[in-house]
Amino acid sequence: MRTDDTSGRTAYGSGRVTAPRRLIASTASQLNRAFTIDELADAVRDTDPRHAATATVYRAVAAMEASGFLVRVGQRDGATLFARCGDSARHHHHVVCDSCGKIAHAACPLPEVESGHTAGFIITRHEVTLYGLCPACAAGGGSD
Amino acid sequence: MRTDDTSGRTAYGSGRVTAPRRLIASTASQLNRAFTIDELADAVRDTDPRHAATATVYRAVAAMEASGFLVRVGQRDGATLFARCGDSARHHHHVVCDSCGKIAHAACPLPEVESGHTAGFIITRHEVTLYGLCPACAAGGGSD
DNA sequence: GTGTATGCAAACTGTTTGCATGGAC
DNA sequence: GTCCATGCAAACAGTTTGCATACAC
Repeated sequence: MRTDDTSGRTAYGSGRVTAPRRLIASTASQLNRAFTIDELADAVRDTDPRHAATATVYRAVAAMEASGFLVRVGQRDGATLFARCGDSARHHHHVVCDSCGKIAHAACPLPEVESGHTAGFIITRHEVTLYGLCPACAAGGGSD
Repeated sequence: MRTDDTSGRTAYGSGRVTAPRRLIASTASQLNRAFTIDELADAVRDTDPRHAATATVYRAVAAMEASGFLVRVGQRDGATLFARCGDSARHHHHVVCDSCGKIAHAACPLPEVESGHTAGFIITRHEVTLYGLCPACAAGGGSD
């Protein structure tokens, strides 16, 4: 299936599409799992060592997050985990495989609490992240 | 009500109880809200400027988290938010007031997902944090 | 031609660690 | 007396920013 427009239009919205940005967006899509910025930068340099300084990747990721192309799905060792998520219209969360980084959608478990009340508090936002093992890693013993 | 043993025994479990640690635990309890380590360190130095170097506070907080005296309840500007939570026996989460930092318990909204399955994944752990406004801040317009 | 993205390096922030000293037990 | 906690400062990792140059539009 081909659900990602890696030309850059989808990834960066109204921002400019440059060679490094195209490569970064394409790499992020092809990773097909949750990744840290550092991992993404490594993968990009794997394709083209001349491109994508760390700062550029950070800025590109920020732009892609702003456009909804990427979402942050959790943390790992203090670093933010991002992932490509095509379904930005429907509110949901993500499950991250601790072993291979694969992600899946998870319905929001806060049907009534969402934008509602808890202990008298007015809830304005919430963060839900699930971690575990994907079917493949659960069956295979954890290796990728 | 006096629910906190600030002598240090409860806070540090089997660890040693020193003057700085006692002060740190006592201050953490008295804050009565979510705080970053930096805020806690400031509050401690407010009482005794000679005690509690940053590293000491970090180590004391780590010890108190290990003993269950403190729990991490979220993040703020990249820093970890901690809070005193006396109910470590029952699994639950917390609501943090974005305005004054006050916290309240929140029931875990993952009754079936918890230690269960989602999209074929085996869920091993989850993080849920709610942010909003406490009753006082919601009524008073947001000031503490 | 204008303005934004790049790349490099320095700066920043939250957090951790090494080491010699002091104090809890 | 032994071992852990302290304090200071340096080290560290992730992330952000300043600035001159290159390129998308």
